[in-house]
Amino acid sequence: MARKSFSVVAAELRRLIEEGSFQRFERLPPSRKLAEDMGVARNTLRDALFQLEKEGLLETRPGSGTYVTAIDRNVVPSAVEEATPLELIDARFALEPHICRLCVLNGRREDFELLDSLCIRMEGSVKDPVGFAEADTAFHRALAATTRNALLFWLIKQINAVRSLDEWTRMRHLTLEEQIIRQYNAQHRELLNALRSREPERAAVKMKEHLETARLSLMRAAEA
Amino acid sequence: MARKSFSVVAAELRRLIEEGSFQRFERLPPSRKLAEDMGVARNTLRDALFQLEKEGLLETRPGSGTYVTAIDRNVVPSAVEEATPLELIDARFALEPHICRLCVLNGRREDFELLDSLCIRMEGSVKDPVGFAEADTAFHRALAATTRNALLFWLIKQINAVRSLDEWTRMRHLTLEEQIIRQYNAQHRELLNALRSREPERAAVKMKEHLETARLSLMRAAEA
DNA sequence: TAATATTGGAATATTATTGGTTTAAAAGAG
DNA sequence: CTCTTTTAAACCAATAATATTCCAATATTA
Repeated sequence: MARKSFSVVAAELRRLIEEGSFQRFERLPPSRKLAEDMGVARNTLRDALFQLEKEGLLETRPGSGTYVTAIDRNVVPSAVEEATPLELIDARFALEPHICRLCVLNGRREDFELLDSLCIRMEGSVKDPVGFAEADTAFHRALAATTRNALLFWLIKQINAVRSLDEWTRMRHLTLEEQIIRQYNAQHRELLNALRSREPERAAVKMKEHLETARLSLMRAAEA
Repeated sequence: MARKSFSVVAAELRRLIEEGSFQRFERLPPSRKLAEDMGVARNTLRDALFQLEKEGLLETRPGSGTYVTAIDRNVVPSAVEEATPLELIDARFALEPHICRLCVLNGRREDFELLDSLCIRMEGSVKDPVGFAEADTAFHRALAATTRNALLFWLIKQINAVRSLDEWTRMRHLTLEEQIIRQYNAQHRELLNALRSREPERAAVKMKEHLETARLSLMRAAEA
């Protein structure tokens, strides 16, 4: 039988962890036993463990054992596509206020003019939830673009691609009464004003208020 | 003709690689076996491998094996691959402080114990920049996992996959003097303490201070 | 608290595997 | 027939995997 190289062993272990044979925080069998079980020398096993440690899946404590630190459902899209609306809004809470700060630093006049025109479009859609939602997405996208940070823009793009966004948007449409749209519009305006007057912290605060409103209306929709 | 010439073999191999039968960084079967599988002499196979090596698809390491170096199908998003170190740190500025707030909300005892053991590992690596950097990455990853938000965890994982991270890490190694490592360790401790005493805003502030330190040392490295 | 067992870490020498090279015979093309 | 290419086999050097041993950190127990 051909000998297993350490990368093969690493792949086997990765699969075991992903499939749930070992839970998070659980201690793996001692390296001697694990090596024997996998039909490989302890050295080779250790090389494999070391690689998984570098990947952040394991943590080994000398004298104690090796523990699972994170479970990485390796099917990349699943984490993103299966995100819940609440996970999504928490991610936006993390990203967007700081994006507003960066907009103040890097925004140019033409950026603000684009944001302005999107505000106008939203303000003309108080009775058209679908049209409003489209313009709203474009607005937040334009904010990310204004940072001039390709990585942040990509991250926002990924978030917008979340599958449950459809579901979420559907929920929003249910609750997007004229009154709420007006409230959103007022918040977008305040935000844009803060950006134009170059007040990073005020812009961040306005974004947080906006996201808090969105979260509330989402939770109200979830209850109904 | 009865026998396959080496260029025919090369074409077959090229097709196999482009079709994904062999992944990037994967080791091909040993030349003896591969030759047998393709019904060809090892010499002929070697000529084929040599041609593919000239094309930049393969890399062979004597005594070790032949590895796939590049695959034409461009799977990795360029925006992520080509992010600059400064874009990267701005993205972390956006994400990580809020991640700390969520850690306070969702962290459990075992999460904090894991973070604690990573701190200990970092504190034992003041004279080992490479080991420190690895533990540091694991620490920030564990923070993301503690939020229990799969989307945020995925975002952090993507950020850690940025190619320029390598370059950045190299830069860090240049500037990771013992003194700076000690400063980072103190900041990590303060952060963990804030998490444990359930103070979200203090934790976020500590993270911002930490990132600011990182940015400063990065810019100092860029100047030099 | 102290002794003991268990765990991971590390160094060593040995064995197996792998690619690299050479040589000569066989097969095909012109 | 002659020349080139492929095949086949043997051998070398580099590397990886193994087996063994001892050490250090930690956990357990008396």
